[in-house]
Amino acid sequence: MGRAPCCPKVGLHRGPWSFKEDALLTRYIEEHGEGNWRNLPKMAGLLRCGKSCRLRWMNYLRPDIKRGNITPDEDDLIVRLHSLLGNRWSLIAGRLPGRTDNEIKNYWNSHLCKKLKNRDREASEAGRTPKLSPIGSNIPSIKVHHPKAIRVSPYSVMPRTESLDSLLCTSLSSSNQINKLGPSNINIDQNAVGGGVAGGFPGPSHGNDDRDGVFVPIEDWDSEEMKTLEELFEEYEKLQRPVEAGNVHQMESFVDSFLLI
DNA sequence: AAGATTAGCAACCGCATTGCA
DNA sequence: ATGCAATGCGGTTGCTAATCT
Repeated sequence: MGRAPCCPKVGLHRGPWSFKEDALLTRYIEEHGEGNWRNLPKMAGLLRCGKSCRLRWMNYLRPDIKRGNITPDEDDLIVRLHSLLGNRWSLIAGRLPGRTDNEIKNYWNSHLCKKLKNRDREASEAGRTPKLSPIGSNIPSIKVHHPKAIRVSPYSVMPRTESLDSLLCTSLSSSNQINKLGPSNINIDQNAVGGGVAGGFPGPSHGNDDRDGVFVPIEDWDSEEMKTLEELFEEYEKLQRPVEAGNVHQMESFVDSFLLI
């Protein structure tokens, strides 16, 4: 016996959304807000599965969404975050305002993956080991890890710091989590996070696989790993500030840091 | 010009997690 | 404490357009 489907699919539309369906969904959500996805299609007059409505709204119709034209900076950040976080697309997307996990995942699979493979290949042909080591920082060459996908709360996986807070605000601003928690309530109990389901993080260098329920509590994180992540966010934050004359070189170094050393 | 192949991306699916009764 | 519905996530599929042969 398999799991029951999220809804009876009989008689429901599938495949690409029409302009009319988009309009119906947008209008309904503008009037009634997000949520109650299961009943939403019925209420909005849509012959779609609730899940499908949610996906459409989250990935394409939401007003705060940027689409296409991923900038070199965003591109760089995706590569760096991916090497630190693995395939945690929603976490990565949370650091890129206006971008969705689906877009980043697709972008990674179609562009970046290929780009990095080519780089690896070129490097091995040249007899060198590829490294992702930002110039001007002491970040060691980054280990790529591919943990099994797990659901993590963005506000519970990393210790709180000032720069992290600002990033959290960005990542939560478009979700209803911010409403539930309130920005001032986002606080992490360093002593408590280790025991909860999402309170730890499959450690990058600890044979990560959550199937045994083995999580590495944050307090057990390698301090270098923690520092690396923090430094990366700070570095990106700096780059997000208006590029002043003197900043141009910094920006170039950031980009250059992806070139093989 | 036509068929084959590849690239890009929207959408679907199954499972995990959360929240509530 | 438990069960269930709702929601969120990442992996995968499948369609379309672009490019190649």
